[in-house]
Amino acid sequence: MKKAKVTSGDVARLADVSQSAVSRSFSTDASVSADTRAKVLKAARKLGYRPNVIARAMISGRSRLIAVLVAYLDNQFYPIVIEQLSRALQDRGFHVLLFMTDTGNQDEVVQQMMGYQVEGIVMASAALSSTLARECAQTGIPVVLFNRYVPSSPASSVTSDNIEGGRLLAQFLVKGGHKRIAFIAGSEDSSTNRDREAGFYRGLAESGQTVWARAVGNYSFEGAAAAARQLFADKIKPDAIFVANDHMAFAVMDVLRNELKLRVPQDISVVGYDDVPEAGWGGYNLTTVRQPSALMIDATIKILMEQIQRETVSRRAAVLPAELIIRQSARLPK
Amino acid sequence: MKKAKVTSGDVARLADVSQSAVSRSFSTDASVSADTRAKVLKAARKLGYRPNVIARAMISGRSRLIAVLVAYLDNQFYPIVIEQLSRALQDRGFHVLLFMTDTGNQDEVVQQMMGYQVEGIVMASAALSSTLARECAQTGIPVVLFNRYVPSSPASSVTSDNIEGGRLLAQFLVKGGHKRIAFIAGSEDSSTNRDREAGFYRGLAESGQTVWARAVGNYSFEGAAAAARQLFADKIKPDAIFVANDHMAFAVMDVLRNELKLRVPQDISVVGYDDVPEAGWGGYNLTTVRQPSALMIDATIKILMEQIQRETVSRRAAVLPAELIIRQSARLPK
DNA sequence: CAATTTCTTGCATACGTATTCAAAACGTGC
DNA sequence: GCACGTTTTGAATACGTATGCAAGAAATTG
Repeated sequence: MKKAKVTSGDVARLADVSQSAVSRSFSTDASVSADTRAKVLKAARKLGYRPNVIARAMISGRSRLIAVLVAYLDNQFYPIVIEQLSRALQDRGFHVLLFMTDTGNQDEVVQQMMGYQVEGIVMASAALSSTLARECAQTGIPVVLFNRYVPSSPASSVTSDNIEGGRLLAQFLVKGGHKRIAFIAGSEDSSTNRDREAGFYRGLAESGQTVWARAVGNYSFEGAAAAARQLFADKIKPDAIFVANDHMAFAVMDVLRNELKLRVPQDISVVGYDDVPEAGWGGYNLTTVRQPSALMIDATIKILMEQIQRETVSRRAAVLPAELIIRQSARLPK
Repeated sequence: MKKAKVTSGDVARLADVSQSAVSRSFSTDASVSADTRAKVLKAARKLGYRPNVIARAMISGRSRLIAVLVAYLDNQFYPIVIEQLSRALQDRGFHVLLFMTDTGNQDEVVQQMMGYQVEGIVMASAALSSTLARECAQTGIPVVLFNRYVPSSPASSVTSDNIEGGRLLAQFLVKGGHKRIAFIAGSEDSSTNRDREAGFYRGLAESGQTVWARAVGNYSFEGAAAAARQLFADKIKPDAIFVANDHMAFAVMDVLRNELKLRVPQDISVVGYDDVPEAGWGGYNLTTVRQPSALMIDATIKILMEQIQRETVSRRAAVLPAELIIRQSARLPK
């Protein structure tokens, strides 16, 4: 029943060459004559031979595995990143080993990654602890913090310009004539939230305004809904809200429209951040800031490939431009 | 700079035991005395040792890798499945190796999977070719077709009861008093579309109706929008549409509301299939059929684990119950 | 054609672990 | 204290490939 696994030895025997010749025929930069390679490939095809990546990793230390750590996939930003990242890596002969983590067992998970001898790590979940970052650096495994950063860490990072993005939104809302502008934060300890909030406040300050009210949604759907209710419990209501990401903004819009019976944008403006696909859907038409996911992926790949090839890790930080995407969820400047 | 990798030999030396003892200390069912294991674990902790999964896979043939093949992640159904699947596998010491494919290079991709010595394959993209399925079966690698099936294939499958789901929707629309019920198909060669359509037609037939009109959306957002426009080009318009999945239904609702200025459900009813998170959002409030993703994952895991453990593959087909989720996008029965 | 240089090739070894086998240590009952 | 069964241990080997090395083949040069 079970077909015995076919090895390079089998191919060698059929092609009447040595096992080394087979091995060399399957690596690009090896010294083999054209016709032995042809013989080998022919025999390999006949037997259905494929090099065993595991065995190859064993000897060469190259597993061609990139670990990707993610906390959740319900915010569409991450699935899209994973899809693009995976495609880009596949094109380069690498593959994505996926790890899900709820903050807490992160150390354990990173240990598991090391166990798989991954050649690189992309962290798209809460930033890893500093001890782990150091450990990875020591082992020589490049680490890229995706959409987040830790200034003191030896890990590289790729982000969009969240500060500028926040500023753009503040300017846009001010120009729209809003006077009571509120903010709903994501996770307060995340760099994205810090930067978006800081940029937003700076933008407000440049126009002589300050934030009218503030609540925390922790980047969760329910958290954002609760935050929206809280903001509207006060006597004087805000006339605009910047929600720290699109995923939360949808929840906020639902509460405003369905529970509080407010019209968006006539009664209140809402803006988000990320420009996930749903933001463009008719049900929301969300004005937001686009994170250039394709550029961010490119930067990530570049950092990983470079450090893997040069076998030396060094901290790199890529910050890519953010772009304001104007739709219908916020009043337009007159 | 680069910390040398610590091996079982290093631990053995420190703990003053043999390498075998170290190996045994890290496997559950091995014969080691309690105190040698303690000694070993202590030394391992001190050195920061972790068994090398690659080397382990080399000798034991167990890579603890499950390949997951997906075509795209913009339909939220799949990210959620991947998240749940990955979590469930992690709990069992397995990990997800992700492969993205646009139909076409599938053969190549499956070859890559074999190269990684994966212990199981979950296909959540277009069904694999019959030759590949046979090849996998021969190699003894269990294959689960997720949310799809191929009757003639030796591969196992996990689906929800798409026929019954389609029937439930037909009954619901008929009871709602609709007389001109249309259908927008997904990919016509997919088993999900075939079953949903067949069940839907059967449900209509049971009430003496037939489908009023039909168009094809190919499970894509733009395809669905085009299909909706096509259905409404005719003089007499449908009064209800069953769209073969939620992802397309959102596009259809956008076209109906924003381009055709129709109210949902007052002017026309729309129902979908899957019950992805967005279906419950206020912007759509989509009446749909829920696919029990948790149960489907459970079944997948069960099939995989059983066949991996028994080292024998056999075709299993799990069909899980579908549930009608009534929201506001379709007129209710009087 | 001889003397070099450049390419190819096969042999042997290494990668880090799991596992078989035989020997050693340990318990147990008399 | 002895014979026996049981558990624990270490030495040796195997997994499938890549690669350093030396030898052989081919190509180039004078």
